Amino acid sequence: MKIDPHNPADLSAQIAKAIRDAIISGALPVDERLPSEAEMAEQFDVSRPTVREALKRLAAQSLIRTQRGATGGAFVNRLRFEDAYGQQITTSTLLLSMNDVSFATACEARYALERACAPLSASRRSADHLATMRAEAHRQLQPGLTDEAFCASDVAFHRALVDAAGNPVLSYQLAGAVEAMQPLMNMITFSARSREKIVALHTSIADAIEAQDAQAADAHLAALATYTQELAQNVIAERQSKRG
Amino acid sequence: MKIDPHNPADLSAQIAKAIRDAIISGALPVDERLPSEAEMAEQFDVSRPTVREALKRLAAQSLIRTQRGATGGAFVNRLRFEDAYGQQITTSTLLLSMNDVSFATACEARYALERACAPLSASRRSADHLATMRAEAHRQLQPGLTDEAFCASDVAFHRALVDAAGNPVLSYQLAGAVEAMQPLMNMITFSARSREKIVALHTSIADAIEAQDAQAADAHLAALATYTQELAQNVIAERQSKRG
DNA sequence: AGACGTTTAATTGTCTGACAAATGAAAATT
DNA sequence: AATTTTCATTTGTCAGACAATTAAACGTCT
Repeated sequence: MKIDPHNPADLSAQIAKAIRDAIISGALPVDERLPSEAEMAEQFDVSRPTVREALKRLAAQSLIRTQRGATGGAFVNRLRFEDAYGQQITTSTLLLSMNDVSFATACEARYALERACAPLSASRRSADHLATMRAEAHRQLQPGLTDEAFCASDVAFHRALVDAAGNPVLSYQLAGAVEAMQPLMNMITFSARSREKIVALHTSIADAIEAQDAQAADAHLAALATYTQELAQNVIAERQSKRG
Repeated sequence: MKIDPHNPADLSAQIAKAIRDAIISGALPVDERLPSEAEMAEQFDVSRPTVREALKRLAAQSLIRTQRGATGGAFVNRLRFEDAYGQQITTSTLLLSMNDVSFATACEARYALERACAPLSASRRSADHLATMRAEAHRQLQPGLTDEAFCASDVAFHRALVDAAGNPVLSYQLAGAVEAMQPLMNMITFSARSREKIVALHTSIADAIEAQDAQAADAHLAALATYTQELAQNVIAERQSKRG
């Protein structure tokens, strides 16, 4: 674990990289305690604040956790799926908002991935996931629901669909795609009729998953993808006509 | 942008969160310059090192970039897909290695997602992506190739397949799933015959993509998924018989 | 001897003040 | 007008200090 002593800038980044590489390579196993900040400062021949900046970088990625006290220190953190969800969602959301990704592109990605999950969800769905899907579909019919709450429920429905596949890797990868769509979906105003149609499709999807009918689930998801795209296009068309 | 002054611990985490929320909400647009470290220290009523630790946390997530000099400072960074790839791959790799994710689970996720891409890749593939796929398939036939190099080429082939879909959101989401599989694939020893079979499937996939035959591409991908699982199971079975 | 409070040492979290390095803008010079 | 020099601003780094936390070691009392 060495750093370049000739480049006196970005020392904390170099130190962070050295430690990160050691973690990725397995040289530092989970729950291993790193040397104390003072020791590392001596090892790398830098000051303690510089070491601390490096540690904070790693903490931001959940690669380490710190504990105060006599037996405290920095420990290699077991990165859990739940911890990674948040980062994944944050990153995905910012990627979409900062790169002018079109609704069509994001929507296409999301439904392509969800349709990949559907067959697995159909074969493995638990009562729990089905109940969540039903509950969210029911919530979406409540008349007083704001558009934002409707979107949030939509996300919850689709996450339950994804989670029903029982594959944590899939759930993790799709968390970003599904949740990052929410800000984009929030731009759409849902009429009572469009809500009805969406909920009908949601119900059909839940029915298909319950019946373990992968083909039907895929077909309804495809229909939902098409309808969502239509809604978005109408919104865009309306805005353009207002401008013109 | 406020922090809790009553909790004197984790100040840098609180400050980082406040700034991160401001970025996500759009209150701080891309390329906006944050106040200088000294100013923020005064604003949040903390010392400069504490502010710096907060900024390093954000820098680790590529949310800001810093620049020295008179007109320097910390700027909200436009998060690019290329920047996010690296983080996504690191996180995915660690998730798999630290959570004892089985080869079967990871493999299932990867091929499910790739099959979701295949129809889009078939309809949109460019000459460039096709050339990459062909080149990698060809490389995989070289006799002197180490198992590691074979796996690396495999990853390159599949990334080209995914990128051919022309959807950056999909490419980003799948980068993690595809690349994180590499350490797991590296545990497999590929015989000459198994390599031949894999390359044959790769070639079939490339042919199907070139012919814009989504159904054929899907079928060959499914076959590849099955065969990869078989290979892994053989390795596992061999190890268990050695133990027993 | 054992249970319970006390001290103590180690470690992270934070603060203060300082200097070096980079960098663009302003001022001075040619 | 062009070029060089100076300068102010800002980040990067360092040194030393103290507060807060924590578990282990130690003492004390029953």
